[in-house]
Amino acid sequence: MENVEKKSTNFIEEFVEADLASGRTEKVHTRFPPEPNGYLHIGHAKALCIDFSIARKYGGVCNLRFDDTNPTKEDTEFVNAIQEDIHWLGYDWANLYYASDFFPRLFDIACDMIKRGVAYVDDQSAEEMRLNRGTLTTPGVNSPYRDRTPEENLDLFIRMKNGEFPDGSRVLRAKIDMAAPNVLLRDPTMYRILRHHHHRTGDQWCIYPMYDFQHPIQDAIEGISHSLCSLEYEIHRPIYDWMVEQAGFTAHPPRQIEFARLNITNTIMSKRYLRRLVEEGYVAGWDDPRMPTLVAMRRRGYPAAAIRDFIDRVGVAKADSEVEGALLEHCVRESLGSVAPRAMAVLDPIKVTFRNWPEDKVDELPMENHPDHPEMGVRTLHFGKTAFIEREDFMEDPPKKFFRLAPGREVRLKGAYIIKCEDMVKDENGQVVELICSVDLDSKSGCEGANRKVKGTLHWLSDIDARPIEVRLYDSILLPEAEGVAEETETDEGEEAAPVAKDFISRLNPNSLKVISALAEPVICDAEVGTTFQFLRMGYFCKDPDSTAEKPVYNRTVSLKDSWAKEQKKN
RNA sequence: UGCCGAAUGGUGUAACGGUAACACUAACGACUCUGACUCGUUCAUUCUAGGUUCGAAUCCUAGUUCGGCAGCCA
Repeated sequence: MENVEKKSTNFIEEFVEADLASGRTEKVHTRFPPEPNGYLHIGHAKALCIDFSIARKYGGVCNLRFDDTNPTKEDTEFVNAIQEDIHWLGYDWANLYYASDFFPRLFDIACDMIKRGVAYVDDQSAEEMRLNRGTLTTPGVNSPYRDRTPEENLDLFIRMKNGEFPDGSRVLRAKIDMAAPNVLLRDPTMYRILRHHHHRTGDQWCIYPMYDFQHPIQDAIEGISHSLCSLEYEIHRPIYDWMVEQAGFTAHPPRQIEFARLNITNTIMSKRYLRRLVEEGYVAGWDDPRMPTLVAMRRRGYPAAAIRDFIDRVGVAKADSEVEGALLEHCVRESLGSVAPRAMAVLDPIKVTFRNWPEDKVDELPMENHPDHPEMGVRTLHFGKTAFIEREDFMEDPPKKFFRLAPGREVRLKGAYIIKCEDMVKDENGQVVELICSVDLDSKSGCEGANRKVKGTLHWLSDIDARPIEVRLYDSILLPEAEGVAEETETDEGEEAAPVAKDFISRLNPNSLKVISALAEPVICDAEVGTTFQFLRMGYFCKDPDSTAEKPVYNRTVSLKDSWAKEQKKN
């Protein structure tokens, strides 16, 4: 059998295959339906990848549709950003639609439903409606306006549309069942009166359709075969099916399938919370590299392929779950590992002087750009009388398994020579400020004498090549739950729970951003914005748009795995 | 106390009645001019209790636990 799928089919694909087999579905047609009221985050990426990949897998297509039915929250800024993010992730839509394009059609369908007696205009206030809806355990009661004639309803609805009534004074409701055990079925609202400038239709409309009416019907209009969404819409499915049927789309009705949304440890994806981080200045903006938004991840240097791979590995299921952030980091490292050129930067430099190196002698050393890809070529670095190494690569009094530099010990400087620490210079506080080393002149990389083994190899930079850069080191923006402030205290029954975001603010990691001055070699400084390097032994770093010619800025995309650091933590 | 869902290792998914697989994490070891990469090894009787069956993670029954639902948000 050719074309054997490596991954097993998930439960959504099983539905799709069954629908294809039964003839319910002729052609697979999905849609990604964001509301343009914020930036896309990694959670959206899951939905998006599923929508597009299912369509692709079964030879169908996927639409992008903006569910812009609530003008109070939406903006063109988000419409544009969302399109950019989707393209960046590597997807393209078959059709671009806006719910607002369909307002006239939706209105007509609502009128039809009124005429057929399955929708009515309700004059109750929001408060009255709430009261009459009943509770989770008690049935609701019918609205006094529920039995208006279709003629009266139609007249009222048209007048609603024409702006004869004030905001909130009336709604159009579906006539389903006020005693339904599923409270959402107790005559859901289809239209509300709302005077607010819409980013696309301007002030043309003063009534706007609700999700429960608009979404299923628009799916049907677009010819969507499978409407994939997250678990919280599960209880809406009866309404979904009801609407599709009442609107007369009975030939090949779309099927709504729900899956669990993505959760990642120490990562909050709620828009309310993200907006708070931005608006209250906890981060620099939606694209602050600490944010879980796609713009932020892009800026931080996460490759789109890594995100796609991550989503793929996370899988699809109906059970709520929380994925470890380590998996995302693994995907990022894996995708960067074979393609990112290597270069050297010293983040916390300490000066090294080579005692036996001739004052004016400068060696030109070829340095490989990638150990596994010789075709990526070499660049030249210089080796002279003084250099810098990482401060943490030297210890005056090293513990047992430390095989870096220490008094009397030898290490290799990557691509250069083996050096030995002979002495050190301290300041008045006893801090080591300079190391005096000797160079084994026969140990130059590639030479005969280079064959002897030393335990450690360090990255380094000669004072000739070292140039200043700014480096931004990121850590999780949220502390692990255990380290955060205690859970909210128990409140008496009936009290409102504290707003979600409040608790998360107390878990903010004060050290999520560390800005440091570092030294880097010229290729790093001269690279274009967006270029990613592996700073040898330090991690992957991506050049930030904040860079200037004088001051390159690099974001640490992700660190390298570090078994030495782990070793130390144990002690 | 209503309705709708979901429960498989530390984490996420798989196994579609035939004896628990893959990935991440972790631990240990090998290799290494990146303590990276790579390569080995190790880590679960599938929420509980009954039942059906030659055989159950899969089917049935009863529990338990967790999540969602009472916007004129999506």
